Amino acid sequence: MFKVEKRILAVAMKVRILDTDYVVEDGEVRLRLFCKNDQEESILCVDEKFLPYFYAVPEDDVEGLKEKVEETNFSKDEEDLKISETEVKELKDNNKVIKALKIYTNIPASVTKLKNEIWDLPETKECREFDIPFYRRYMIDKNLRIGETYELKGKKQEADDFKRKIKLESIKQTSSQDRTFEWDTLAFDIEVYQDKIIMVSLFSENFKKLLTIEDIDREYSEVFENEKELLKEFRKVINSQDPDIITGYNTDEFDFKVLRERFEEHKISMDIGRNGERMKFNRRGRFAGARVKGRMHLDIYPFVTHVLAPGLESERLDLDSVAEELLGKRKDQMTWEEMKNSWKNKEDLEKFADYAVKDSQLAYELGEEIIPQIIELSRVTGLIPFDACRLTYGQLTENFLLREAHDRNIIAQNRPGREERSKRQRQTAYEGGFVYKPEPGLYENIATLDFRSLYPTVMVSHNISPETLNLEDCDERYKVEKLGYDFCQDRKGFFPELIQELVEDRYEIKEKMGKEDTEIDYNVLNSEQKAKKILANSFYGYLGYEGARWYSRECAETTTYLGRKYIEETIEKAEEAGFEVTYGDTDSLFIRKEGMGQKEIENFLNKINQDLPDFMELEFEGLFKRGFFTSTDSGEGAKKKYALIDEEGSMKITGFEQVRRDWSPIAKETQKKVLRKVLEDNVDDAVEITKETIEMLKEGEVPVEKLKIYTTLTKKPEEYDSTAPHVEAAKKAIKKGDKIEPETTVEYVITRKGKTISDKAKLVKYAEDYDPDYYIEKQIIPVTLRVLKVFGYTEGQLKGKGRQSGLSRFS
DNA sequence: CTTGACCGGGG
DNA sequence: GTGTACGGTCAAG
Repeated sequence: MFKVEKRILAVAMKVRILDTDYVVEDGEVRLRLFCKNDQEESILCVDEKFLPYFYAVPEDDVEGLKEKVEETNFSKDEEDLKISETEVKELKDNNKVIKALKIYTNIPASVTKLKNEIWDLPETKECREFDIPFYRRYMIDKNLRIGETYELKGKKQEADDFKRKIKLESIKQTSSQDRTFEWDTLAFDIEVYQDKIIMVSLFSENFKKLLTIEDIDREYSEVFENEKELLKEFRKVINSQDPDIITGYNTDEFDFKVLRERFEEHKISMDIGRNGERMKFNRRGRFAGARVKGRMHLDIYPFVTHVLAPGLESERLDLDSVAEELLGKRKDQMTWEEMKNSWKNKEDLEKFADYAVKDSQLAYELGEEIIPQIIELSRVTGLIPFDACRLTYGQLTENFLLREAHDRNIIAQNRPGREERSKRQRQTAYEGGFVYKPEPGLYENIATLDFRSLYPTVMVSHNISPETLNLEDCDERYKVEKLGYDFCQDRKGFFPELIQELVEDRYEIKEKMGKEDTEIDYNVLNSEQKAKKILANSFYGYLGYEGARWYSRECAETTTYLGRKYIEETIEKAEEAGFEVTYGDTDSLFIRKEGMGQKEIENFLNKINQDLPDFMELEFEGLFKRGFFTSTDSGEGAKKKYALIDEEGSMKITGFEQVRRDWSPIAKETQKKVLRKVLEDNVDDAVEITKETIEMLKEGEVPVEKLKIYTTLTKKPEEYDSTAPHVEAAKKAIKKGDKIEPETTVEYVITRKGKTISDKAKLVKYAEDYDPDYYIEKQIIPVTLRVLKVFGYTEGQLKGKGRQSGLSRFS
């Protein structure tokens, strides 16, 4: 006989998590996991059993503290602070084992208050781990990660906020991990005119739409009566498309901010969360992240600035530049002026619409490249992707450390207060990397070598870690005489252990990548190895970062000291082997020799690597046909400013002005052309190009686009204390009746009229002429002379052929 | 040389 | 939100 139950309550399923948060209901905390099951259904899973806690470290007697805490009734502002439970724990603290009292309370908000009360007790030495956000605490303690699959058991609950809701009983990782699944991703972008939203473009794998309020002849465009109707449709699209990931470029600081304003203005609520919740901003210091519950809103821009920027060539981090570098694709070229005119005059709206759609498409494609990296970084650090894409290097590292510390039964250090931070900041800087000063000039046939992950490998090789430093009790020490520090070698330190694991994992992954043939696996693995590289490289910086819990100036100082030692020794050995060293910086050196070939370089590398500690390695980076090194004003070799060219003619330029936005295009272009000519061993042509450019400037033949310099005004022009060209240019435009709001990018030109540079600065549209002298003296001469003075050229020679100055008017 | 103001991305 | 967290450049002092 079958026994049929009316309702089956118990459920078990395989899920992946995509977002977590908590709510407080009836004075009790409920941790929520937003999941998807293997049927791609959204599930809300609620854990009512996990309690917030922190630690109190006793002055001496932990049992005494326990008794005191248990018998006291704590309260703050007439609010009872409940202690749910206490427990004595043995934990590793630095190189010791201590006893600490683990104190549980009922709701997260009580932790801060209770911590203050308990820290005030005479029996308490200090409190620890009281500032870890509750959802992160949960993820750490339960060892949960986004991007992995879990087996969960629980009971089905009826709920009006979520279709499938489960009261959690247990959750554990599934024995086999499936990492080939994809998240539904939707990119969007808004266009604004006079503070109102005129277009919203949305793009995903199988969806492409432009919501707008003008009739535009495009099949993907849909027209609405007004902004309010458009916004309602935006909300509808998000909810019907129901994406796991919402992405875009600078959506925290722009799109979602504007959207919130406009939704408020029309008194409609932006409920686009999976449980019907509204979009809310999570403030974190200087920035606010737009949080959409149950989905991952991943803004690409902060991740680019915090994590990817150091590895990018481009100095500018706008969508156009980043997409060009990472995807080889650019935005449609349309200026802000053109967009405004198009909308104002209702001309070429199709072009504007195409531009808008292309923007969200580009954000989507950039997301395809970057989001896997964010997800993997989230998986490795154990943070939710929402955090992983917004936190800085130091914070990412710290969250990784918190999790790894927890796994090793290590109690976390406290974050430094204001006082401590500024004290750390005031300490005199320690010496950084070694830079070998080049002899200015042009060189043929240069090989570049570098130490693979110099600082991480130095830390592993010498067991550099805060808890191995200057121990009283230690058998074998690595002594750094010069600095007066020693590092215990008896057992592996916390930091070296983590670095070694990450580096070795990376090798393994890279090996696997060579074997795997499905594209998805390759991409996941590639993202994972990138994430591990990012982390492994972050520890040195972290140890010297004043906001770090595990701050250790001594460790950071020793790491750079040993880095210098190794590079200097290598330079010496290169010279002994008959190479000429032309340049070196921190972890790299440039060497050359008459008739030098691949083989000879390899032999040298092998010799060096034999003498290096196990974990360290000097690698071949590239062979260049020529290299150019410039000089400082005093004629000595300049550090960190050089250009290389390879056999194929591709240039690698470091440190020169040509990448920076505050130089006019004409100056940047000319410098690049001059560098190329020099690297082609054609200094005469380089000089000729300079002279020609100067002539063109004098004759007024240079178009305004090549002369404009741009900067963004972040406040109203009159609110600035200091004078700066872009501010003055804006002020003049206001006098002419222009309305210039904060946040506008001003494009200005230096004109003839006026005394100072600021006097002369005018907005492009009001500039009737330009000051050839300024562009020659302050732009062209400095950037070209930076290169050509090495060959004995002077300012006078470059200005040469003194012809009469023309009118320099824009025709 | 040190200090303080300013900017970034988006339209 | 178990909050209140950047980093680099440039002109002025």
